[in-house]
Order: sequence, then C-alpha cells, then structure tokens
Amino acid sequence: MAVTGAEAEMFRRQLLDWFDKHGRHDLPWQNPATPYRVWVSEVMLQQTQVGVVIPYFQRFIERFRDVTELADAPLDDVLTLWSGLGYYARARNLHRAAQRIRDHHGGRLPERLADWEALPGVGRSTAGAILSLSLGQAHAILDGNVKRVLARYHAVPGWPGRSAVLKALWALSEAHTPQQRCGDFNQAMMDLGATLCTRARPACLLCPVRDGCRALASGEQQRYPEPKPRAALPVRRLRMLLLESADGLLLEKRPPTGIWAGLWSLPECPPEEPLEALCRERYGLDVGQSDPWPAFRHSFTHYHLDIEPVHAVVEPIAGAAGVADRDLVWYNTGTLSRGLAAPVSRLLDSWKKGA
DNA sequence: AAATCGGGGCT
DNA sequence: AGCCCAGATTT
Repeated sequence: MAVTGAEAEMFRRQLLDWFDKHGRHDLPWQNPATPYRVWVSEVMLQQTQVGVVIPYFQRFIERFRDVTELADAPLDDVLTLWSGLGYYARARNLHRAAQRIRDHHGGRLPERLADWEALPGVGRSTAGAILSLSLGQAHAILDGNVKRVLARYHAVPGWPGRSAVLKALWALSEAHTPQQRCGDFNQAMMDLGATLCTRARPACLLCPVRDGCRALASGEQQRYPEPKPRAALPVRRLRMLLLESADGLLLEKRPPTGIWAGLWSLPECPPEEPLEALCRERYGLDVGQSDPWPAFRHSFTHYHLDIEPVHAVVEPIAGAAGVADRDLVWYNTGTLSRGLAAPVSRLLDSWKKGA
C-alpha cells in the first residue's frame, strides 16, 4: 500500500481541481477561517451534519466571540447555546479547553499540533483539521470520511477499528498530505467522503480520483472499509418432535412473543429430555416407537439453532383432553401449511414425502 | 436492531 | 498500547 510521490501528486491535483469546482467555500466557519471558528465548527461537526450545525455555529460565535469570552462564560450559558446538538460532554470539553487556553496559553490559541492535542476534546484528527483548515499547516487528518476514502482508494483490508488497520490508514493519510494547500486538501477529502464516496452507494462515476481507486478497479467499492467482525454466533440445540398419531402430526401454536410468535410449530424440548414422560404429561400421549431424524441448522441474526428432530408414533391416552386444547392441532397431508415457522415447514415436507 | 463516530479513560 | 465506553443518529 505504498504511495509513490507521483501518485500522491496526481491524487492531490485531481482532488483539488474537483474541490475548486465543486467544493463548498461559503460555509460560515470558512469566512473567516480562524483557528477559533474552525475549532468550534469541528467539534460541532463531530456529531452533527453541516446543515444542522450552521445556525448553532452562528449563534455560538455571536455570543462567544473569542476564546476568552468562551472561557469566561458560565458553563450553563455554553450548554444553553449547545442545547439541541446533543453530546454535551463535548460542549463541556470545549469550555474546559477554552479556560485552559486562557490560563495556560495567555488566551492565544495554540499553533502547534501537540498543544492542540493536549486539550480536552481535541484528538489527533481534530487538531490536524484545525491547524490545516485555519493556518494551512500541513497535518494529516483521519475522520470517518477520510477513513472511508482511503480504505477504498487503497483497498485496505480489515476493520478500521483494529489498531493495525487504523495505523495503516494514518500512514496513508500522511503519505497523501501535501505541503501546499493542505487545508483545501483536507477539506476536499472530507467533502469527497461526505458527498460522493458515501458509505452506501458511492457515486464512483463522479469521483475525481476514480481511475486510481483500487476498490473500484475490482468492482468492490462497497466492501470497503470492512465492517466490524461479528462475534461468533452462539449455538443452541433444540429437539423438535414429530408426534404422529392416526390423525396426523401434532402442531402447537407458539406464544404471542419470542421467536416465531403466534406461528404453528412442532412440540419442542431440550435434546436430553425423556420423551415418554413429556408426551404423557404435556400432551396426554403414549409414545410407541421413536427414531431420530437428521439434525439441521437454522440461523437467526443473533444465534444458530441446531434442530434435532425426533419422529415418534403416539396414541392418545384414553380420557386425556390434551389435543382438545385450542393451541394444539393434528396436522395431516391435506392440511394447508400457512403460518408455520420455516424449519417446521421443512420437516413437515419431509414427513409428507415419507408418509 | 445494529453500526457508526472521535475522543476519553481504564487496564 | 489495546480495549471499551458514552451518546445520539443512521441504515
């Protein structure tokens, strides 16, 4: 995934040409793009879309015209102007950082990356964004949009939440970061991720860097960045009973909540439970000959269900009222199969073929 | 219902 | 350094 100087230069030129033509240059925090205004906007934009942020930004800047006014204001005033944006911890961090700038930096905003990073609520990416967008300093950034653009352009395998993948993405971001027009470049990367290189259905035909994009070349742009690996699904075992009498197979209506709510299903029990006692006590049935059928797996979003069917010949015990219950029914080959859980349909089909 | 997001904080 | 969280929105 190395980036040659020539490739980085081509990428930079294509992206900046696109940005000059199609990028947004009229956002409130871009005119003027002072470190204070960019800082406030970046924190607001960490959690909310541009259109929502604009009015909040303007009110905020009007009330707290510079970092000293922000630092001197009561926290409650800051939170009041923040209300509606959510994530109030970030407003508290902004206020604390302003006070630290007032008390430890003489009220002047830092001009070094490490000084910004040391402030609460400002990490590496936000610090780089502030200094590049406002002062034009050459620092890499890596927000969610940039991660997606780079993961696709270089077909970076793995989930960006993994530290090795994150490290690789930072290295790529640095390799692309130009010394000239770094602010425009970073803004363009974020705009590209937000408008064309979107998570779902990226507009690759309009992309200024499409001819170098490795993911697009393989037609797999949707596969990057890779999603968080799902935890291995738990496996549950369950025995399903095909209790066959002269009237057919016993079906039982499931309770109104839980899986297959309200659908007809086969009686079920834990795989180790003795059949005779269960059938007698729960359904009023005597069990004759029984034999296991091949087990199979049915998967849900949150677990696998290994179903171990058992077929048994049964006979109602004289005087027992079990199958008169309205949640029980005898199913046979003529019965319509509707409202059945999927694996139950499958078992009933097998039964019909054998019968 | 689950992924997402950048930073913070804990081990 | 690595892992997980808060908090709200998006898919």
